[in-house]
Amino acid sequence: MVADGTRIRLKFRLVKRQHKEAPQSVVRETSEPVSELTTNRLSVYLRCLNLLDASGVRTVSSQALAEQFHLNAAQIRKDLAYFGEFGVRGVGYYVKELRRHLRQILGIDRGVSVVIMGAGNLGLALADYPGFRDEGFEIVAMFDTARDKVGHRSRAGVPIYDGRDLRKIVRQERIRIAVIAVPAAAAQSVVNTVVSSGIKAILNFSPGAIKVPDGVKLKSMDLTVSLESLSFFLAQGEDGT
Amino acid sequence: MVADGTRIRLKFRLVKRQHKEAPQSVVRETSEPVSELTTNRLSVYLRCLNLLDASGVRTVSSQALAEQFHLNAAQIRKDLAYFGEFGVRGVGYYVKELRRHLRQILGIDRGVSVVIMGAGNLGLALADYPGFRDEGFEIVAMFDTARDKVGHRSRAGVPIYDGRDLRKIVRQERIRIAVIAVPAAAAQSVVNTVVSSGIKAILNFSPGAIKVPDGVKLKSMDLTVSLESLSFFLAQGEDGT
DNA sequence: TTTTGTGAACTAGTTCACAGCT
DNA sequence: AGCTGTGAACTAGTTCACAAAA
Repeated sequence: MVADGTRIRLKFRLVKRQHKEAPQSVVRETSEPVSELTTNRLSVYLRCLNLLDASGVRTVSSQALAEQFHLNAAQIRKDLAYFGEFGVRGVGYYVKELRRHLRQILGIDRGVSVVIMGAGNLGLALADYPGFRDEGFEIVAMFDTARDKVGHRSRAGVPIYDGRDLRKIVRQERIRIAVIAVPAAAAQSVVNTVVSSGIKAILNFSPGAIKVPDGVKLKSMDLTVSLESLSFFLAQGEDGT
Repeated sequence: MVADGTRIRLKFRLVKRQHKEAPQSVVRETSEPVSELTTNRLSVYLRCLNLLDASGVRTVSSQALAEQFHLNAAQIRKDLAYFGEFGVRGVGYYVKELRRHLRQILGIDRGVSVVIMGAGNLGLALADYPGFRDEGFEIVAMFDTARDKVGHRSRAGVPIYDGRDLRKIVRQERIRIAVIAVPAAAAQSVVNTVVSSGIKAILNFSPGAIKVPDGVKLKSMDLTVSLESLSFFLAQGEDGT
């Protein structure tokens, strides 16, 4: 299940950065492969920078960042260097500037519209999860098939529509990402509907194998796999290691 | 954040398996490192076997398993071979038997008791998530500090206790795993409490860097990181790739 | 001097390919 | 003949270590 392994070839179209005396940092032309491990870390770095920015820190070296958040300094530098020369030798990185760059690279600088499929416990919880809106995601709508749910809203006000309205809303609201929070049995068919509505990125919370066509990115968070992984750890520790 | 990289050295204490004429498969003595990628896959294999078993399939080859669920046959064999010689050459694996072995390896063959910290939207949703109980996990209790929540139950009946009762319940109910579903700001301090109550495995849903002492396994599911990773994928596809 | 950006070295993880068992 | 278990080959990912920039 989930063989994934998607790789992205980057088209560097980063804007030329202006230094004081405008020595203009290199604009990359090369296509480079970026692994998902790297993009996940970019997201982590962004969270670190948010924290630093909030506490008034202006510049930070890869070393300092690594120590404070338990990362590896060389890896931070390498990850960032894929996307441009954001640092200043002898100084480090300007927090605000790097933060801005990361938001742009991650594509969240202009807001991303999201829908949630399934207005059950999990769907409703995700709809009102405050962390999303904070980072530039907007949960625009939820979809369900249950009559008694359609027409209502989540506590925070996310409206619940009939699944048949998906296509329309996706087009109207320029939805970019769908979150799958339906029972396992319905998951594949809901994913199919989502894909056919034109959505290209899916965050899946249902367990098991989901297939998507090429060009569609599926990311699965399998809660059972996670718990079982922890259970394995405990089972190993048990007999006197 | 989350430098993780925990590795487990296995103590093989697998029972000798009985063949027809009892040629007794090798009992491993070697300590081998097993990565989390491997344990995650074991969990995936288990789910596949559940499906096969439910549809009455008796034996399956690594090849067949790989094709049906989009995995790699050699990897399945290698993953399983870490833990013993479960296959029969010329035949494949006996579904029920392998399923039983995997459940034992993952430590879920006798049920695992779990608590959830935080009875907010997410905590309540996780408490009633049906996938957990199906696989041998029991959500025994939730903990919260809000007066109006303590004393109540989730819809499915999981009781909500005051955070101060954690230690007592962990001991009484032999809790093995804690799930963290509290706001980001409270996460580290709740994790500290959980650790001091003797829990050794934690599934964390709050964003950001959480520290745990050695010997405690922390697994984080960062929802924002996942969405941002999808957003990155979209941002790359955008400009004419 | 400090710190980046990066080739080179290393480590981890995956896949191949085949000897050997049933 | 069919399929496992596994060393060897390969690929991906991380960390080191240092030249070059500020």
